[in-house]
Amino acid sequence: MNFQQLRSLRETVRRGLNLTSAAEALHTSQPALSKQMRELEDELGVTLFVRHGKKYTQLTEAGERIVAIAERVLAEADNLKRAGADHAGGETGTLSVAATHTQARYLLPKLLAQFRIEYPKVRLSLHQGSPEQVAQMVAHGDAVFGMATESLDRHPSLETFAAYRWRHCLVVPAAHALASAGSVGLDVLAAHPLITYSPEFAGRRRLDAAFAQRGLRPEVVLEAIDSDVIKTYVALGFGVGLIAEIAYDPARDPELVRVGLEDALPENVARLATRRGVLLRGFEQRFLALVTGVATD
Amino acid sequence: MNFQQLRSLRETVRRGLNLTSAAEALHTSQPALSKQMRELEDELGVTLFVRHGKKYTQLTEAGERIVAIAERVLAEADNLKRAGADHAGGETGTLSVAATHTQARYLLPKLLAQFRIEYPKVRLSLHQGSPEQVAQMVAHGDAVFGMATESLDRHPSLETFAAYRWRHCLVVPAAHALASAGSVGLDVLAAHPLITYSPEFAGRRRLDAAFAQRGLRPEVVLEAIDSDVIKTYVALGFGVGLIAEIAYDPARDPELVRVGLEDALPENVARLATRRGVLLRGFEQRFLALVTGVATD
DNA sequence: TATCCTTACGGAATTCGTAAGCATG
DNA sequence: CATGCTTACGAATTCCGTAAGGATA
Repeated sequence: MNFQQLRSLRETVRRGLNLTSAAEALHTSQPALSKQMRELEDELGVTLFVRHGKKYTQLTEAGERIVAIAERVLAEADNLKRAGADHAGGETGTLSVAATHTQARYLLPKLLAQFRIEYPKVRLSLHQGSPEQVAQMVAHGDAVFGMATESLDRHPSLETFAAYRWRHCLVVPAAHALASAGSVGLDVLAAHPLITYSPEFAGRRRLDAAFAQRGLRPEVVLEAIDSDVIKTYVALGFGVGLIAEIAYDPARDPELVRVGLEDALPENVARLATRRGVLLRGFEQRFLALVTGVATD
Repeated sequence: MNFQQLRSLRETVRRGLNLTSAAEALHTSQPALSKQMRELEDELGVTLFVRHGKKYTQLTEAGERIVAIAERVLAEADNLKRAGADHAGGETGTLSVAATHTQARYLLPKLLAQFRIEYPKVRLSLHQGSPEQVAQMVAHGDAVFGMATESLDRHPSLETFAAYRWRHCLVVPAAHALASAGSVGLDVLAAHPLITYSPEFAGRRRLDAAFAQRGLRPEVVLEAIDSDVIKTYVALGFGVGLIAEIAYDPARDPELVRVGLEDALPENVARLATRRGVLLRGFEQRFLALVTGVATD
């Protein structure tokens, strides 16, 4: 048994039991993988895959169990490398963060600026995606940290920390009828075409729930994953926007006006996630402390 | 990085950083180990050992950390094999138990007899040693289960379960002056030469404490690790014996008489231990249930 | 001088990629 | 017949054991 076999097994499972695809991902040949899987089965004395003809159709019960343990072996092996790197070059390396657009664009810059002062030699790697993709990236070890408002705490393999609390805010074009209103209720808002986040993003579900609770069914004319896109279309007059507070800046967004809301929209919590059991290097611990607002020293 | 390197590292540490000794234990050559350690250091980018000249004198700080993780990698790798074996031959394999003499001789027989009825094809491997050795064997993975009254719950890497509670009892030769006494106090007992377990065994510490609490200092003329040895010398008239209740059987020990004690001796708890995180095969879970008296089904 | 780690080198075993075979839908 | 796993085989790599070297107490 060796690590390569376990990596191959893991990748094969991740690729839906497609050896050819897994072989590509691992930069090796497909017959090599085929042999490794067979040898692993021989060594463990267990059939890992249900085969229909020569295709792998699903994992056997034993296979499911083995894969789960193999993941742990590989995770700990990764920790070995991380521990080595931490001692070898204490303050060098790469901080790898996966985040949704809003986090990457509005929250992370000031945190990363601070981080950069403390660790100028650490390179930053920022992966962007949907909350679900962020969760996957962290769970797979493609990123050490994940940041999003959604999805993260639904993954049992992730450990999450509250990063900051935020609410949605209403923005309208400067020339809009609502621009001069001191504040509006949700019922008034529901009468206007709405532009906000896609359902899987940034607390959208809670937003819908808040309207539904009052029996309102706003017309969402445009959904986007990206606060900047939303603001652009709001400015163009497509509708009124509901975006994360942090994404509105009067100075940067002169064509938009923020309007107060009479009914409080539900609070959202952006969370930082790591994979359970992952060993955090020194600078990674510091980043976690920065994001969660906890002092390290 | 491969498993062999990690096994070599673990064994080197266990052997007090003596490569030559570790090489023997692993049935390989010493230069092979030397190379593996150096290559592991190269790959992790870290010095694992403090070297004085060419000898390894201690682990570096990084080394300590790496070794701890390597142990986890190897433990999970072992779980892989165990999971495989469990599915491959569900009710075959080896039940590996380390125990002190008293457990092996008096408690385990009836449990193993029951176990054997349920799993006739499982082979039994019984390792005997001092409580400390039992703990080591389990911690090192040389045995899956450990059973003893002492030591086990002082090891953080072990998980322990109460197996049964017992007290010491007093046995004397049939012709002894105390043989006809209905029961005796500790003060009377302390006036006689005593034969009992060695300090590291079978609740001996609590026994001493019980005497000390009453200001008594009995003369222990013979210490043994083994109830049968104690009984033999008691029968020969060397002194009176304090042994585990379970080790006295009037039918088997006709030359001995059990005498009641007026003062209750402290209760001891024999514990069953497994290494934390170890995957228990089906029959091992059943054994655990048998020993702890919990039903499985 | 005895112990113990390191280096060097030749042979054995493992691993990989290419090419060809074969089963399913 | 397109996709996808298996088998076969030669080449490259890796790994190991023996032998010799060097450092410490």
